Amino acid sequence: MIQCEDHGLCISTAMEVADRICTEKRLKFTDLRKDMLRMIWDGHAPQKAYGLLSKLQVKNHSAKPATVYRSLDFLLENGFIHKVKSLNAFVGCSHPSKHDECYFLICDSCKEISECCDSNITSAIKATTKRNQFFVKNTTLEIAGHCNACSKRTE
Amino acid sequence: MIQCEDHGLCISTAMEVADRICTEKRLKFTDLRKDMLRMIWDGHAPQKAYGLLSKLQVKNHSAKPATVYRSLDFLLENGFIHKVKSLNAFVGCSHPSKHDECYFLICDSCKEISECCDSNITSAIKATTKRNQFFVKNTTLEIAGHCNACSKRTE
DNA sequence: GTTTATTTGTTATATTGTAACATCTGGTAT
DNA sequence: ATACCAGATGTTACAATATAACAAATAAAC
Ligand SMILES: [Zn+2]
Ligand SMILES: [Zn+2]
Ligand SMILES: [Zn+2]
Ligand SMILES: [Zn+2]
Repeated sequence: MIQCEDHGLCISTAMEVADRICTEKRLKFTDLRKDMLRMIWDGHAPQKAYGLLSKLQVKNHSAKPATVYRSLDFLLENGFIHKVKSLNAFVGCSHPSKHDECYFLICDSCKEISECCDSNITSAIKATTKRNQFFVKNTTLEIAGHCNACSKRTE
Repeated sequence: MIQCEDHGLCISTAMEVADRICTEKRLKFTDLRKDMLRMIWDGHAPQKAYGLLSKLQVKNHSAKPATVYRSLDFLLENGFIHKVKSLNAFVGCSHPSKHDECYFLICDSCKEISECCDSNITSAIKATTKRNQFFVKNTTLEIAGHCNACSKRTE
């Protein structure tokens, strides 16, 4: 699944956006948090917490689960990453501060995740919740299957 | 959130439907599996695996995590229950064999879950996945918030 | 009745996530 | 400057969720 032409650009953009938002919101974008965000942006596949811990421990021998989960909490709270609930894993957000919620396409084969935020889905969900008189706080939409590239590959 | 007028009826219907499907499909609806399904249908709130284990151990002193997870696997595979991924919990399916996927409304306050399967949402998702040339295997849609009853209560 | 497949029992362990308290660090007020 | 404070990180311990592997029991098929 070709997600990007130049993944170095994905990473640097994500880092810059996060840096800018942290400056604006007077948040501390510490080295640890930067390292975590960069590691999560290693690719477009979701990263697992204990995998991130292992990578982190290469640089930072004293890293512990709490180290990782606290950084993840920070990154989640500020919208720099998302938690993929069906995988218990974490993925970078392509456009933090643009919206709270993301819809995901998750390729079971190449593991890559892409966002598929779409206003038609949003309005269909809104209509349903309104009909049910339900007040939405948070929506999780995770669509698993095969991306185009992978489905061609297996044919 | 009033989900049902007579929850005894929810339970007995769910048990009968499961029983019928098992007969049709030549599946073994053992006592353990019946107990598990009944426990999951204790209410309309999701049940956690280790909570079910505790309840199970009252009757079956030798029950272990594997006991529970194997039964859950059976019930999931055959569509009698769903896993709520955002909660790591399990909820009974109101209409097994009608569809593979369910959309859920999850009240953070009273914890009750209702299904909100809706063809408009389905077609909006289908349009998006088609546009992305993505081949869907499984869709997770979990909408958290407050049900009407609970949101009135807190006003 | 013996074989076979499925289910359940049992033990052990892997994976994911938090709680609680100590220490450090960088900014604020006196 | 220095005492203070808040936020971040270190550290230890543990809770919660889930699976692997193999043995024993049970039910189905022959
Ligand atoms: Zn990229
Ligand atoms: Zn793929
Ligand atoms: Zn009911
Ligand atoms: Zn409610």
